[in-house]
Amino acid sequence: MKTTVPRGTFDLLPDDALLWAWVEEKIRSVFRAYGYGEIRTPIFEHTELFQRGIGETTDIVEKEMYTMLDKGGRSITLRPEGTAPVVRAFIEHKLFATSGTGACKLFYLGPMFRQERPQAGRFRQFHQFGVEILGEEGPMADAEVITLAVDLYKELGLCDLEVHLNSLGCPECRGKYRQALLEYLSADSSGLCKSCQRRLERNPLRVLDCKNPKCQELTKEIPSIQDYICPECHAHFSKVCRYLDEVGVEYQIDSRLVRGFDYYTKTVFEIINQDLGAQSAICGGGRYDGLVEECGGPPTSGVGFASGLERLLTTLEQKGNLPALSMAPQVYLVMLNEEYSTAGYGLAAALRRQGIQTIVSFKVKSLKSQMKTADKIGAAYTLIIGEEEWQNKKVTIRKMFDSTQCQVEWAQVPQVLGRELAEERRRF
RNA sequence: GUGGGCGUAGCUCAGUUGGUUAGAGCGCCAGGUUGUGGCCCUGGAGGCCGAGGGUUCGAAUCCCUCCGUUCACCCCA
Repeated sequence: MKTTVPRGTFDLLPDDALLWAWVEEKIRSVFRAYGYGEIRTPIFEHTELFQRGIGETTDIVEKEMYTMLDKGGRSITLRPEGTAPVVRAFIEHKLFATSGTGACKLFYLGPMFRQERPQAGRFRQFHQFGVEILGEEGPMADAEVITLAVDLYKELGLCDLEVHLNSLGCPECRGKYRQALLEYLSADSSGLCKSCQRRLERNPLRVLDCKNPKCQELTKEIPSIQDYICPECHAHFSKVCRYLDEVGVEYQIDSRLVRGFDYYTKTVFEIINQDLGAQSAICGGGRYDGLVEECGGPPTSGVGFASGLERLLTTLEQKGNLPALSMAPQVYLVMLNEEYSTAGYGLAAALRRQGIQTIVSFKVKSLKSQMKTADKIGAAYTLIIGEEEWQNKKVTIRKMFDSTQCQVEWAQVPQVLGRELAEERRRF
């Protein structure tokens, strides 16, 4: 039997799980402060949802989905991204009909699945959190999700991330630009790299953000999308910029920024950490005004972003912004004879019920050995019950930090410890 | 799916032109006189050298295949 995790997945061991829980809590509290409600959708959906939503010709749908037939012969797929499921729930529960409450603002956080070759910052089961605003077409919504992302990273101590911003225009101007791009590139496509040759047919916009230096050189003088978007899209975009200026969110307009999903319209953006390696985007998003309708709902505009939790945590670690969290208990209870283990177990339970983190030594070993364990796990206090204590109905309380200790009546232990720990909290 | 790097103790890694019983540091366990952790000292446990095949008198070392892992491409968080 294989005793390893499947490729591209990993176990979160207790120390790391503490950090994950910490960052998840931060994320949730910032989202709630902005008025977004959490939504938890299933981890799998009907396959058609993603085929329709993300686009049949995208790489995700073509080759990266975990798709299987269930026992009823239905095709289901492990969700590769979060937006389509949120849109599905929005339609299913008719959240557009909750009149008088304004736009629907939702956030999610959880695992996503894509069958790709793993590399730095890329996994087969990975975690994303993100927000969606459904039912608001104005540019303030675009600005809000970008500001929200930036504020969230700031809250976590990340200030030097780059925001890249662009507009793809509405389907009309996008189509015109696509045509212009095709004409420009088809004139002399021989110098482009192999993958760009392919892109030219499937998704010409993608040629713009090819990393190959030769392609970059060849497309240097390429027409900018900014010159092709209609006055309405242009006005929308400049309003987004003005909102961001107003709240001091710095950004760079990157007319080469194109995103992979078919559903994006108008505003698109990415937030980059340059030190992350090849997968530098920790956040990506934009507007998707046609998606709800495409999925069978009423015409509803939408805008949102998704951010990768693994990449965020890597960034936080790089910048030294992770807190020092530990599983160290407040109390470690040591007993020197099996005889008092029942009573000792009761004492530990009493401490725990009082909210004092307590670990009991399961085995009776030498005092020295048990003290070593107490030290190793970082207990603040060690309680010792030995022959002498047992005879006198007392317990020794040893403070590990300064090696001071005292003996206390059995019944007094919870209060004494409670007082000590409260005092310590006050001091630090 | 394609290409490169790497697989030796729980972890990080040495291991010479192929040559006896494969090492170190850290960690772990037990001791250093009666019931006290950290520092120090002593001892101990722990390895199908990723797997399989081949070359050779002899392979951790050379060759092949597979597996795993990692980085990159494609694409994305």
